[in-house]
Amino acid sequence: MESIIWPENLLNDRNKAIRELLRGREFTNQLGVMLSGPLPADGSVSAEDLVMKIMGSFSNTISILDSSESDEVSQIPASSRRLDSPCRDGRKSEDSGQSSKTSAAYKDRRGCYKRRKTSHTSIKLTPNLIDDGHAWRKYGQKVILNARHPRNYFRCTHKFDQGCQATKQVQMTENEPAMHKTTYHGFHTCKNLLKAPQIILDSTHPATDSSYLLCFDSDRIEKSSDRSLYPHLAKQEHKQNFHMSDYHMSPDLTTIDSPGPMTVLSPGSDHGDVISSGVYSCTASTHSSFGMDLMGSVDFADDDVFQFAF
DNA sequence: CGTATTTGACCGGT
DNA sequence: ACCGGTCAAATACG
Repeated sequence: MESIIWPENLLNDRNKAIRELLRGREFTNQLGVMLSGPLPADGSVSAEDLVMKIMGSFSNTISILDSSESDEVSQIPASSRRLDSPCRDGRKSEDSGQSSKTSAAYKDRRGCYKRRKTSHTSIKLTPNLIDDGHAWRKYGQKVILNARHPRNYFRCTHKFDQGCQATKQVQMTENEPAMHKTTYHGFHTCKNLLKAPQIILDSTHPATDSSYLLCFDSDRIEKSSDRSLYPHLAKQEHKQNFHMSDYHMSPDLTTIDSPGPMTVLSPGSDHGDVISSGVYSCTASTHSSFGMDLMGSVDFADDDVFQFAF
């Protein structure tokens, strides 16, 4: 008797589907950058919102297909799986004072959660904490090796009632002035946007002379199968590849009204082109009153930390 | 009293 | 074995 779980043709179809979705997501991303020019007259439904929804749909489908590959448990929705999982309780160590690491209750937790697979990520560096308009629930904090500040872990509040898979990590950077580095994983699929994103002003934070708020969209291309879709990425170290879009800035750090996308144009490149270190000309187009042209340089500093100097 | 945060243990990838 | 991401009981909060 055979034990074929994924017949070869099904596996091929699955890979084809993922490839197509990756293509579609990339095209949507490029469309989003292109749409940053003309904006809708009224604030009905912005093109960016639509693009973000489409991107979210693609990303979620990809991750669903991706995680079903070697994991049959994931076919059960995450929200319902938790409830009757054998690992949801039976773990207690501090009140009795005795170690229970060898008890059977611990072993039952094995395999009760999956680690996040590669999903869309974007990184923001901000001098202040940002209220991005979504409801987040903190679920962890870790001391990171060789980092002075701990990393904080957040998930969407509506992970369980709406199955929203968005998460973010927030960590203070080492360099001076200290910045809040926020890494977003995945897209929100919940429909509970509270308000427009805004900077949370910290009264203890001195009004800085430098004024910038950064957002880099980074699509990490790590699988070799994905690389064929991004031939221009294959030549470089993946950590140096960033799509720049969804780029917000505020001239004085006190307001950021209706942030819109900012397009980065490097000489001789198209919208959404992959950039690397160098000097780039930026054109900002936002809903707000300030539309500006900026010159800046992009430096890729130590792992994942990059700066944009004006 | 329901919801959010804290915090140490567990787990999986490397 | 180590490190970082996640879980969940205890605790804090409104």
